[in-house]
Amino acid sequence: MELMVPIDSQSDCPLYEQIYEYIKNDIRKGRLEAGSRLPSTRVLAQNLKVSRSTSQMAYDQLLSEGYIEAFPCRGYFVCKIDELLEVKQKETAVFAQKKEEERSYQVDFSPRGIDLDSFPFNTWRKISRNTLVDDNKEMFAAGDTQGERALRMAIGDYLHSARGVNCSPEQIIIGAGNEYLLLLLSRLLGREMSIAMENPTYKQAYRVFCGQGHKVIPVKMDKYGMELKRLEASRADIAYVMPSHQYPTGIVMPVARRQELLSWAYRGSRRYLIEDDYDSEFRYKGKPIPALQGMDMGGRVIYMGTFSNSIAPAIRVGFMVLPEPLVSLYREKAGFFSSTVSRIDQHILYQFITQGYYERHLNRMRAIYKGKHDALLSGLKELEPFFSMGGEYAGLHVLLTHLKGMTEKQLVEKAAEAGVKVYGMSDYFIDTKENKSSSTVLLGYANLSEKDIDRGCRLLKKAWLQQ
Amino acid sequence: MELMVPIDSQSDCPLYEQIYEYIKNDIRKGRLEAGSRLPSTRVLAQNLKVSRSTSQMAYDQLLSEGYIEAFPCRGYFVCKIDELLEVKQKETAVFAQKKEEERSYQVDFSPRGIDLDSFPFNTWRKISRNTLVDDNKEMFAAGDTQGERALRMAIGDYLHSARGVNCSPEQIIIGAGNEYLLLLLSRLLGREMSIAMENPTYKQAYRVFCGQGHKVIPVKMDKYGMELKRLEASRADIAYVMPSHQYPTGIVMPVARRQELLSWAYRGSRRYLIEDDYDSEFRYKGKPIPALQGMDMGGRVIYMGTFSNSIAPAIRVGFMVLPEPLVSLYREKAGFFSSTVSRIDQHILYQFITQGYYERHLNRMRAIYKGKHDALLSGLKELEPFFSMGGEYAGLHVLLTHLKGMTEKQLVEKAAEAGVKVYGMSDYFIDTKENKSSSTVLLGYANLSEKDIDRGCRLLKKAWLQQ
DNA sequence: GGGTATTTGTCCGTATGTATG
DNA sequence: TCATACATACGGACAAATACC
Repeated sequence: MELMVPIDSQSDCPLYEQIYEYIKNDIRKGRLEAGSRLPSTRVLAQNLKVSRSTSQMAYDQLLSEGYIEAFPCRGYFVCKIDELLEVKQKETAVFAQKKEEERSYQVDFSPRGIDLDSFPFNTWRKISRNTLVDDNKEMFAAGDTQGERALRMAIGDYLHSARGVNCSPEQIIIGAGNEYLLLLLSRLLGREMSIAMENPTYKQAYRVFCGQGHKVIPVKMDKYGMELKRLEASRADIAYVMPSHQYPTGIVMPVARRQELLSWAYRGSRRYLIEDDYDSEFRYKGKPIPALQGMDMGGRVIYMGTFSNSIAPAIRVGFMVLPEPLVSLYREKAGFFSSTVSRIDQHILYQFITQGYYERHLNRMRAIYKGKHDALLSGLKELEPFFSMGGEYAGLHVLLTHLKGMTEKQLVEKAAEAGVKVYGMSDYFIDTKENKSSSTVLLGYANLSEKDIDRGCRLLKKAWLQQ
Repeated sequence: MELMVPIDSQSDCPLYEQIYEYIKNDIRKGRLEAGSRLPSTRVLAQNLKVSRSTSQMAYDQLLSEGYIEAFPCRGYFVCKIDELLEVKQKETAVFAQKKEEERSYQVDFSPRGIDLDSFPFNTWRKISRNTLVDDNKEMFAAGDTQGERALRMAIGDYLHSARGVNCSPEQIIIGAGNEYLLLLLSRLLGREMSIAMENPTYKQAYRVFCGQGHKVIPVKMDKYGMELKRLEASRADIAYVMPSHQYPTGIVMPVARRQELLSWAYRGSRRYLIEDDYDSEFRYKGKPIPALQGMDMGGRVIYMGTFSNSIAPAIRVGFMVLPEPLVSLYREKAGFFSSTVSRIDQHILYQFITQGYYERHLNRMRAIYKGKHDALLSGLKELEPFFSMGGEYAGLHVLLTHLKGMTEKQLVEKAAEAGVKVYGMSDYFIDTKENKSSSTVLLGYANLSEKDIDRGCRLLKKAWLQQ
């Protein structure tokens, strides 16, 4: 315990008394916990640049008043004071109250959850240990601002083979999560741009753009994704799209529409497409479509990806692939930003990928999610006459739309009464006009066991069908 | 190896040929490394949703043309192709060239370096292992956006006792480095503010502010730090200051000036002080002064700190303490941002602090840096008649100003000729008028052994005194 | 796991400035 | 004017407990 006592040597008050008063207050206000050790007289004296006997006198005073105890050869320790206990209890009461507010659900179909039970802990631990074991001092020094080159190469290789992305490691920028990367990107694109977004869309990205002062224009989608006429009409320079699996609608943009998007981008010199390749790792039906980035021959696509869904949310690593013209702009405008991901973590991830664990993990998760996905679909079969289903070919959630006029709010409320949490689509609209008419809810299944999925479906049937 | 082949079933080109062409190109361009295994015909067929015989035909073609080899029961493997070696060599040549550009120095007095040899690897490794060992699935789920509460409490306790900062954990925001936190902060303060900065100053912060569209106004310092008349005249709303140890000048702002700064802040309703408590951990002379934040009774100081210097740059953890009024603004405007620091890393750091290792480490580093500091000062003693020294009471570097008219450029150049790298002060000025007249250089010593410091000093003496 | 270096409270001698008689 | 007492501040010596390798 180091102590920062503000000492005024000009003051009339003796030094030892200033120290004594400060520590006494800290103890009384609970800032110094009972039982914690104070710095030794020597250390305190050295820190505060006073004589040892000064600190000694301060301690003697505290000792005689019972604030602290002395143990020879061990140190001075703070005593328990009754009055402070009351304050502490008040604080914990506030905390308990906060937790109480949350409703308890039997089954939570959160679309954000991911299956953590299947996380390869042992592998991660092993790699982590090995990374630190060769006392690799390099690991603790400042690294590449763009991210470790080796990791960028590994990501580039993966993106190429799995997603058809074409890029060199120099185009890849690694950062702590997609939100941060969007912040960075928004600095590159210029101030106060017009950005077209699908509606509904990924709200976090919307918030980032708004907060950076950009003008966000919601663009309606048809069943193939963002409508081009509306995009053209929006007069936006930048379009943020999720072609592989639109969030939250689950729409997969077909090749034809992608080509149209690209030619839209080519028609303006300042136009860019931001491709958020959300949830592309998991699809259950239909042919895989390579990333938009791989189809782009004009350097207009910014590709964004993350390991949050495919590995774990706590692994805060995302990446973006900049087209060539933006790379030099990045160097100039944001190249000085230190990497936001710990070098050690980058190394662990690098090993995880290059040793083949990532792919194995993905394959395993695909099988697991497929199982849950099928369980959910069969569980919801009986709802068919009343609901239409959407987005069931990919990702980690499906959409249910009530066909007989029940509103989203009613659906969520009825489900909640039955102990099931489902999520309204309206949260994802960025245009307030739309969200009132919604009668669609999202059901995520990643974080649930097949058993829970079944149970949830049964409860939902009761809640929504019996009237 | 997963392969993403863009397949067009409408095309005249047979499917197997599309696959064959794609893989062939990948091999020729080196995107598929020699020796790497291709997915089996079954897996490929499943991935691409084509028949197995289609993938089989594609592979047969590649096989017959010598691009791949088949090993029964093991798989298909990419052959070595000579032409691609050339491309690879070119790439590595570019890399080598880059490194060549750097002049090789015998001694590098970098002001950014820190001593990594003394990093407690064993402890870090142990904590890291323990964090992962109890298969704590929680650790891999998404955590608190502000940072883990436990860590925030630990940081709050430390800041209070060591720096005199008064705050609750709710005021602390943890993020991946100070630059990121400044980005976040700049969103809270409003668009296009006027920010006063000391001149010279920490260039990274300057760049962040400029990039966010703020107007940065350089304010001159006297020997006590930022001059208040000039600050007042600047009409800025926000002042970014480093009172504990101004970078790079090393000026320690006395209490009187701090009070003046605070009352400046109180005189305007929108005024804020950003206190970057840079290098506050290390000081060698004079009484410690508590952080500005601890003196602030009006909620106008934003305190910023980092573990980059005190632990290791690769540990990308920084924090800021917001005054109460900004906390609610943060919740509203930036609360949705996920934490940029991995939860696991936060837990490791939490253990490191609460188990007392952080303090022990700091004490140890203080002693080590004191030794290096003294070695440098005694090594530079003979330069005294020609140079004045600055900033030698704190931090990890000192300033040398030539008194007989040698310019900074000459000093750097002469030193470089002798194999010693020193750093010109002009890099830190944000006002271009100032930096021409500089005859001051920075000498950092954190990353050097005492032996190297001695050697560097001897070389500098030769370089600068003999003429 | 065992031995050494460091840290610790305690005790003690000293120096300085001020008030008192 | 001088002697004394007291409060404050400084630093060394010692044995035991602890930390570190």
